[in-house]
Amino acid sequence: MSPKPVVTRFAPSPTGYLHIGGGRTALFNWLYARGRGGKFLLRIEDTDRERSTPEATAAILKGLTWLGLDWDGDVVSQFEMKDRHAEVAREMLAKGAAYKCFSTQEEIEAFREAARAEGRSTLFQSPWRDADPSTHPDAPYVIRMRAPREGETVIEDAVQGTVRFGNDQLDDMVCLRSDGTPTYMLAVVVDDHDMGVTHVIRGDDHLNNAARQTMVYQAMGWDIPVWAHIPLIHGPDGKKLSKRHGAVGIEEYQVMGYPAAGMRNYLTRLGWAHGDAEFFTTEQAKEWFDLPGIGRAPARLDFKKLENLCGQHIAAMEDAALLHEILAYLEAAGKPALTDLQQDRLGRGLYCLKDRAKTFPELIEKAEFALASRPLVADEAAAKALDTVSRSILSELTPRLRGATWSKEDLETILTETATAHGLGFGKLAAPLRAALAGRTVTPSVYDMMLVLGQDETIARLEDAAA
RNA sequence: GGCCCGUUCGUCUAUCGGUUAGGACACCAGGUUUUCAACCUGGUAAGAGGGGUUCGACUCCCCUACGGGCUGCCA
Repeated sequence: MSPKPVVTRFAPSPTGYLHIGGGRTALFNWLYARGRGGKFLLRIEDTDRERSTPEATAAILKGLTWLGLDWDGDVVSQFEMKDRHAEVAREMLAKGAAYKCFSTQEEIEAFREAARAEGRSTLFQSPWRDADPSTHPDAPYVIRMRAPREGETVIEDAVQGTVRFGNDQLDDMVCLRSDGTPTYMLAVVVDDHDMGVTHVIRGDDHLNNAARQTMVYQAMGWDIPVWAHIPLIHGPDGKKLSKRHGAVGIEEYQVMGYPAAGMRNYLTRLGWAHGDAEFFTTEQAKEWFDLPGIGRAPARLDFKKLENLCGQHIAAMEDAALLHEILAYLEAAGKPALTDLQQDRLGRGLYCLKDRAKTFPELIEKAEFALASRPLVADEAAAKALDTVSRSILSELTPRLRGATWSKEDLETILTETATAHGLGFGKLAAPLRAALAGRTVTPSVYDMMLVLGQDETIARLEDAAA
């Protein structure tokens, strides 16, 4: 048992939608905390006032909510903590762990130009690092970290292992901008410390940053959290995620009709493994999820596998929860709301629909029989099944159906006898029946449709088709 | 350029010095069938390349190649 309770956080910057990679990072943090009775916090990294928007924040919250990731406490705005950040910067100044740098952007740029030209390191070396305060001009300045120039900074990463950085590779990063606002490098450390974050699980694009941030922890004498830098997700082509493939906002996946449980399962499994476990519940994921199980290589998105898992989750869901999520999907996708009758029929029909669909649109397509109202308009393929001969068989069928008890056994008897009487295989009879009942060729079994529709509606539809 | 990370079937991965390198998705063939989905049986398919270390390397070390990241008063 760990002495400290686990506290993780997800800290997106509100400069765009929450894409699938961010969603997975959030999910990993959530699973880790929730599986250990810890806390999962949410902090919006909005210190970049130029690029941060409230719309992006709203989209992120919406995406997390859809994914089913709940956070503890209020959402923290990093920007609102700016006074605290400045306070820490001044404290570092007082300790000699930081210094005022009066170099202008132009001077820094010139330094880099020259360094590049001479083939030296372009890491900026401020002339103010060791300047006597009495020489300080009355001009804007930034506060820079006084980073050690010798030795190395070592980070122990739960995913990447021990990673060493020569301190000559790390520059004196800016902690406080000349306008007094904090930079990300300072703000993350201060906030993570203040919020009591024990485990930092984030994209490995931050691996290098961890070394810099370690210096701040050390300067302030704070405990360093457990680092876990996870590989990024790539598109199906192995390239960085782009708009073309998968980099859309995570809520787009709801619009595409993937159930959240399937999404969680897939995302958890992407880059993490628990032996041969492929299909599992969120409860199991919470129980099993750990840091050593995370892989070190970037993983590609595979929609086929996503669909496969989603299909399994749809089949495994309770009818009530499934119906609820389907209704939410319809709304998110901008489809018309269902009437009470449609909801009722869909709900009662789920038992025979949910094991034949991988996504909600697919399920809805197969649920046409339950959603449509008379008179049905058969689609092209279905219309072909309703030829003259077939229609006459249907009209011959209805009187028998009127006398049926409407048990599955009874219906089976009637239909197989009818088929046999005409020297037909059951399939030959099922096709026009299916067309009459659903107006489609892709549906649940004809028996199930009859059961869901009930005797009156079934007979009415058959009469419509036979007419 | 410098620094850092990565590389097992098409894809996600298991393996944590000794396995006929396993599973899942996808794919192919056959079976079943009331359309779809599913299901059953079988099959194709992998350790980037080169050096070491070792009785023995996918596993450890080095080099190369190829990907990726960082190198901002962005996060």
